Amino acid sequence: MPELPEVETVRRGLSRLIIGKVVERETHDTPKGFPNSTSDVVEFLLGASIIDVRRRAKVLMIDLSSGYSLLIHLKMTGQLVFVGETRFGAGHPNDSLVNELPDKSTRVTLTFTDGTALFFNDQRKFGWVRLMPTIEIPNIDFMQKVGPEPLSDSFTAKEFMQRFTRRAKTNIKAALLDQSVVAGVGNIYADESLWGAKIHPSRLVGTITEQEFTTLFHELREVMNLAVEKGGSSNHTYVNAEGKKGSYMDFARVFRREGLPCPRCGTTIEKLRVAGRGTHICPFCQQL
DNA sequence: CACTTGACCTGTCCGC
DNA sequence: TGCGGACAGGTCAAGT
Repeated sequence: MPELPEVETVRRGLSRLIIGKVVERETHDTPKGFPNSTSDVVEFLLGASIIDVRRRAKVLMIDLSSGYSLLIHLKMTGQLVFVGETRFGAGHPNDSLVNELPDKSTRVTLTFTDGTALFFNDQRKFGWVRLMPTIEIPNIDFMQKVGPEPLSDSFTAKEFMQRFTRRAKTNIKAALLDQSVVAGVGNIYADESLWGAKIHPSRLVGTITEQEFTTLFHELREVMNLAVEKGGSSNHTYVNAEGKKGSYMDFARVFRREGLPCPRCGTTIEKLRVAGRGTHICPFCQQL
């Protein structure tokens, strides 16, 4: 799925495209993707207008005038694509990137009163959308447990390091991917930031020095800031709210670059398995 | 509690 | 061209 930079890119796009729109209709395929009752949909979604689009970690929140919000997790292959009237215009520049929607991966469709629509597409069906009172969002398990936003101005290297003490006996990659340690890190930016800090992903947290944590903190923020600036990373499924791909992968240093030279020392990049995930390293820069 | 592994799904790619 | 297996940007619920 989209990691923090991709979800943030979607949030920014939606913020520009859907705030002020009024929901006219909602359809979904199975209850798994949208578990709310029809009566809740009628009462709190239909006829409500969108007043804000927020993000916490990898979760999007679309706030409605009814006092309810849509919480959305894209997981591995979720997309939120807005389709305006121009979408199907002949020769429209996005026509080649997003085909006519809905398609077979569409799980939820929101239609607005002006005829535009928002599609939640999700090839692997891991993602979800649910409706809940806005005021209750901070009380849900996830919000209680999730770690700090890594790009927040108030987040410090010291706090970053302290968050890991609980996970001293696992490897640094598993700990980075743990959303309760730090929010929003996923497979791409874990590999990219560990390469930046010259830390092998299998190193146990307890063996990482204060200096290494400080470097990792700065590398993680740098790589995520760059990714947000580039509109995120795209594999074949990720697109932003306008159906466009992000360009961070053009700047990736190790992720999916096995067999290519390390941009720092020229050693061939290797792919291994750490924390059950495909993991990319420079075997010279990142030693155990 | 912390840690690891398999499960959840569909689609694609790679080797035989 | 077909088929099996591995794998894909993420969590969860189980097990130890």
